[in-house]
Amino acid sequence: MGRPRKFDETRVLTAVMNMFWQRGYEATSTRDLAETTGMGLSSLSNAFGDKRQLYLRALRRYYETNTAVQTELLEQPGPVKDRVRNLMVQAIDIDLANPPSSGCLIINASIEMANTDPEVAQEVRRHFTTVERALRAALAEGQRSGEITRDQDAVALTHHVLSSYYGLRVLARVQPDRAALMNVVDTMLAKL
Amino acid sequence: MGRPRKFDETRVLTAVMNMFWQRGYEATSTRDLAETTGMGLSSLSNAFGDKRQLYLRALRRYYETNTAVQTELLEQPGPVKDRVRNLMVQAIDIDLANPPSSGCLIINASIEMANTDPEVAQEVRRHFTTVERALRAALAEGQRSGEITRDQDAVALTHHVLSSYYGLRVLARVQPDRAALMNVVDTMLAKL
DNA sequence: CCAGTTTTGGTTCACGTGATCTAAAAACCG
DNA sequence: CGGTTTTTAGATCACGTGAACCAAAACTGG
Repeated sequence: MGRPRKFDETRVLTAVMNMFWQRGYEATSTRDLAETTGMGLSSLSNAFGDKRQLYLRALRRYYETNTAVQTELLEQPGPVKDRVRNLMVQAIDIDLANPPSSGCLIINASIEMANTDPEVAQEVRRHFTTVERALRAALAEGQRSGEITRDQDAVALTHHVLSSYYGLRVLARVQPDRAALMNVVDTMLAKL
Repeated sequence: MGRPRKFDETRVLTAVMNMFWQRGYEATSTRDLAETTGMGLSSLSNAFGDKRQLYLRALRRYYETNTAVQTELLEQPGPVKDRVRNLMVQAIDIDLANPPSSGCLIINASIEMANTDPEVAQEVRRHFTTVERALRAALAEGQRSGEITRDQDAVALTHHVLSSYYGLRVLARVQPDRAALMNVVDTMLAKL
């Protein structure tokens, strides 16, 4: 009934997510966002709200895309160790890409904003919880089938694997040696 | 020969480091820094250079203080596993402190700036390299004494432990449960 | 005392920033 | 056509920002 929108919401949110991912919240200006989306400042603001709300939308977009991919990798059929391995290989692929990657948007957000913005903290927690749940389900399945050690319960084991996974993402920034990173993965998996 | 300085360099750099650590580079203004140090804008600038140079000085201050503590923990006499454990317990203590901690300045810097600023990247690398070296020396010692498995060489083992260590720092942000984190540490150590 | 040097304490400059405002465009309906 | 609504396209506002500028203070040496 009013003028139709000229932009595609998904495409815009993806562009916004990518820019926040690459630059972080503070170093990204609303004019940067307008430019990367090809929209005017007020159009962006009218459609999505202020800068912070755009950021929250970007985090939710990440949840729909990257978080979903991560949980899917864990939910595939097949040996659990292969699934966990796939999760980690995917992270290594991203982190060693050229041009240099910006790691994981959620980790970045947890560092930059989660301490001061409760709603960002909530989006961060949602992502982590989702991945953790998928991983725990997979590991529990592996324990039931005997593929994976029953030394500890699935919850503790999940934390253990998560710590390796997140550490891998940090390590990839300073040790961009694929063989070394893959070795970390394989060592960890061999001990499950 | 000119007017004497009124500030204590170490105290100022520590205050600057703490503020950058808490807020990140972009979200910290030069006026914030002036206020936290009790110095005027031009005094700060005349003494230390522009904002970016202050940041580099903060990273170096971190190296002299926190990085040094980390390597000392690894270089202490006594069982190697205890030393590694001490390193991780220290991290957990920091990360679970109240008010909420800002994690590790170097990890934060690697995410916020190391992709775009070569000199920051260099300071980041220096920190990581120093900790890695100390850890490798400790692990190699543990292998020689038979305390630690010889399944893999010390370099690969170092990467493995580092990935757990850095992951622990990320995990602590979203899973602030001391027992769970300690369990990750003890599980990892038990498998060395 | 004066000149020179360094530091301090403010002030100001030239932009950049997030957000607001305004008018026109693009649609629909009666 | 006029009225209404939503969106677009610019422009502008009120601050905030990093850094430069200026004068006075505090020291040394001749």
